[in-house]
Amino acid sequence: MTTGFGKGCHLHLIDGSAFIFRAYHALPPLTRKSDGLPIGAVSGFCNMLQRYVDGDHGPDAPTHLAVIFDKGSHTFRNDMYDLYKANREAMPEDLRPQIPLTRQATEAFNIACKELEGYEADDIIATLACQARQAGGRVTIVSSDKDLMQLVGDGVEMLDAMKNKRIDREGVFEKFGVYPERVVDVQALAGDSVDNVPGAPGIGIKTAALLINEFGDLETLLDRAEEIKQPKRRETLIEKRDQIELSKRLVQLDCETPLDFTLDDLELRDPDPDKLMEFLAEMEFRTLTKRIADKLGVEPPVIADTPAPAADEPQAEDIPFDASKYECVRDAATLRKWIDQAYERGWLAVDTETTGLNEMIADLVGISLCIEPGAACYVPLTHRDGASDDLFGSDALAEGQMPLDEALQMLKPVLKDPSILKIGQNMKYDAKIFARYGVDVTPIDDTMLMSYAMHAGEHGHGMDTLSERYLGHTPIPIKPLLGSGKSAITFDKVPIDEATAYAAEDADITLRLWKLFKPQLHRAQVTTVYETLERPLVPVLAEMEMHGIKVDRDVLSRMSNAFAQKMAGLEAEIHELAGETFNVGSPAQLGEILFDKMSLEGGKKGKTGKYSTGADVLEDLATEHELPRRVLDWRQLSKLKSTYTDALQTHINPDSGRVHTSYAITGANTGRLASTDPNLQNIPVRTEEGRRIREAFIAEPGNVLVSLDYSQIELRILAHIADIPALKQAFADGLDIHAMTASEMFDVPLDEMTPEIRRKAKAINFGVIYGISGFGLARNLRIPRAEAQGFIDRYFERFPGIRRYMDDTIAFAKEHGYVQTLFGRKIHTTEINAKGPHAGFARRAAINAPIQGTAADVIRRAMVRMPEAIDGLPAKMLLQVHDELLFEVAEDAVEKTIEIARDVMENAPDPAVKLDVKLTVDAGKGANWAEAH
DNA sequence: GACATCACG
DNA sequence: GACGTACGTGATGTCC
Repeated sequence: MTTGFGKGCHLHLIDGSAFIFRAYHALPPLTRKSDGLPIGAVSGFCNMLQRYVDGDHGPDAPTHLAVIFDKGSHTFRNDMYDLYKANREAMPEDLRPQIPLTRQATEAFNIACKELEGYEADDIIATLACQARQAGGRVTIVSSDKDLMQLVGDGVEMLDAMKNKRIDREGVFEKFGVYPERVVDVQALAGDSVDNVPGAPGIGIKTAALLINEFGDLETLLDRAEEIKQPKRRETLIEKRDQIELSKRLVQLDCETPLDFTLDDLELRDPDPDKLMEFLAEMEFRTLTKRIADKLGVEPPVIADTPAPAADEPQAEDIPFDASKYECVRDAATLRKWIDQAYERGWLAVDTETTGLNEMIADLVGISLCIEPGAACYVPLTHRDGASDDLFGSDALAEGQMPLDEALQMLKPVLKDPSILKIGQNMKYDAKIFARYGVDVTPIDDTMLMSYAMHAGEHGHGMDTLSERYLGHTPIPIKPLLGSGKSAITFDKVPIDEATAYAAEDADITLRLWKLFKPQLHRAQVTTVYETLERPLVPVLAEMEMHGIKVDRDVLSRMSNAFAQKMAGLEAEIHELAGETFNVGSPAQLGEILFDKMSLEGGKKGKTGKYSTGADVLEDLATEHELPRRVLDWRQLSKLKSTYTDALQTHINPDSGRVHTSYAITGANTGRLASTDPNLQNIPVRTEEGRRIREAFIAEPGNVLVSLDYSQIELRILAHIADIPALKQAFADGLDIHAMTASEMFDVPLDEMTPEIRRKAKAINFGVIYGISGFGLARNLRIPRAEAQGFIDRYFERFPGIRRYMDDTIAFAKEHGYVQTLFGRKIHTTEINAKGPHAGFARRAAINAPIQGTAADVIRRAMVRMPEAIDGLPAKMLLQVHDELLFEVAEDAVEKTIEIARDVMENAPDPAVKLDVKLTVDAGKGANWAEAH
């Protein structure tokens, strides 16, 4: 007979949710072999439980133990404040089914497993901790959740199991600046963005602690708020009193939750080997089952090594592709039949055929649909009659097509019906085409983006690649249908029967890919990435691209003329200096002139046997000779003219007078966008002459361009990911980060910093992001390699976290074949285990990818939220340049737009990721892009 | 179509 | 000890 919980007893309370989330994020996406059930978090959870129970806790060993879970999402706090935890992101879809399994796991280990409807786990923990304390026992709360810190003291401590660090009263004081009994007061003032506790605006933990320590407690502070000297603070406290008091009630844990068990029920129990083995075997945890069986001295059960059985539906590849089965839809009744099938299923694969690749110009020619593998059709709409070749007949509509308007009127309701999922491959293209005909397409799924979320870095995501790779089928090529070169025709000239075979197949392939990919997203644990970072970007980018940016043709045209004149002058001088005429634009001819004819030093032949005449080579030669300098100047002008001032003019849309770029969502492996036709992400800015091209990018009368860009976002992310305290502090203090690095590296006080020393530090900071090498840094800084290596060694010495980050990242990549961003984006590193020079590239790319990719994720999140945030304002988001967003805004709404857009950008990681470093955004405005930037 | 070059973050 | 090396893109012109 037990004597009951009391003195000498030690209750350990594990925060179940914390264990689950840590397990989920720490482990690769494991699935149960027999049926593909996601199981990674359960596996991690079991390992953590087992390690905890078996761990050596010394004098803190538990006599009583329980794992406490949350139950349901609605608690009594929601009744007080309906926005409580309202901005929490939905649970990842592959985690949801694992939650009940973690309860089962806890019970299988014979550990008490407790939860209570309407209460958070924290309240149960609070109640138990109070009871245990009153009974004279000790308590260890296994969690690092700061909301629980109010419970610490008088025999209650917290344990951060990850860091194996115990937190006592002093630990709480370190975190909050007050002792546990005043923690809720500080929290009430500071609020909590994660849980959406409002608090007092503008007051953080530091200020809150200061105030509480001055006045003793929250009530006194609020009663005597008039005495506060700072006017803003004083007013906030007086005006927001209700909100602050509500916040206190929200963070105050309930010590009197109605529990239907007692402390004695939590007494530590040995597991029942049979039950535990049964559970572990059912989960198919081979290693863990064996390890625990050994420990318990029992025979491990046999876990069958069966592959996943075939899905109940026939596999996509079981149904052969057969073009003769595709239907050509020529009348409303037939189209209706297909639409009805979409309503039966709830989905519809869609593909458009048009007269060209430019969505702003191309006209709709036909639409293909697919419902199930093999069941696809093509609706020809504006095919031209190629049969009669006379001058007038060739433009006539071909026979046997539905009127375009009629077909669109029938399809319009389906395409915008929220209950019908529209499936496409590169849906941004089709959505833009449809938008020009007044048809919205939503909601969507996109197989290209699904592939990107799962396989970035492994292969491309075009339909041909995906079809061959995942369906084992080579699609009908478009080339023979359209021809090439001068005799190429547009799709409207393709005979309808051939068009049907081609177009319907595309929809068929898309649907088959979707059926294959959809369940795989969960298994690869990229559902959240796909649903928050890829798919929602489609309408946002489509909108930006269709809106375009106004470009002043005359400005460009005048610059082109000026450049042509200058180039002609330079060309004459170059020929004069060379003693002969040659094509200055030919690196091969220039190389021969420089290194053979003039016999200059430093001629190095590349792998194609030609001299290298890159800017760095010419720059070196320019100190001694005139010709290379002239060539450099000529090249700069040539570049500006051909790529920018000439080419941009051809991209001005005659209807809109604006330039409409196209963003490739899957263009860069890291998550960055890529801009094409034209590329508006590389408009010159670094030289004065080039920057003037930005003067041609203008706003409509009455509007201005507004540019907002993240300041040093990659270095901030590096500071967070690699956990570099000095770097974090420097950002927190708002220091010049390169100067600070220089000061740290070269022992130069900040007030004695020279531009030259700072420049070196800047190069090193960037080098780190790029996966630094002594050689690369030496070349960049034009210093001896040994010296560069010395810098790097010193950098690692001063910031040891960097080395650790690099080593850990490479090790992770080698083990898993990919690296991840903070938001879960995976970037595959296929060459990481290769031999030879490939490996070096792969390693540097692996180091860079999480940093560049996280920054890309951040701005993607900002972009996705932006339209709603600026809704109602006379402001449009026009362009994205990696860390910059450019807006066109009515003059009188500039300040408001900046305020809102900056807020969205700076808080873009919330609530998914809490960065240790604040993100800051610089803003500019002006009549043109040169002024705004 | 490959290659070299150079524009951007 | 030698090998090659900063990360991520797109557009243009030359030359085969």
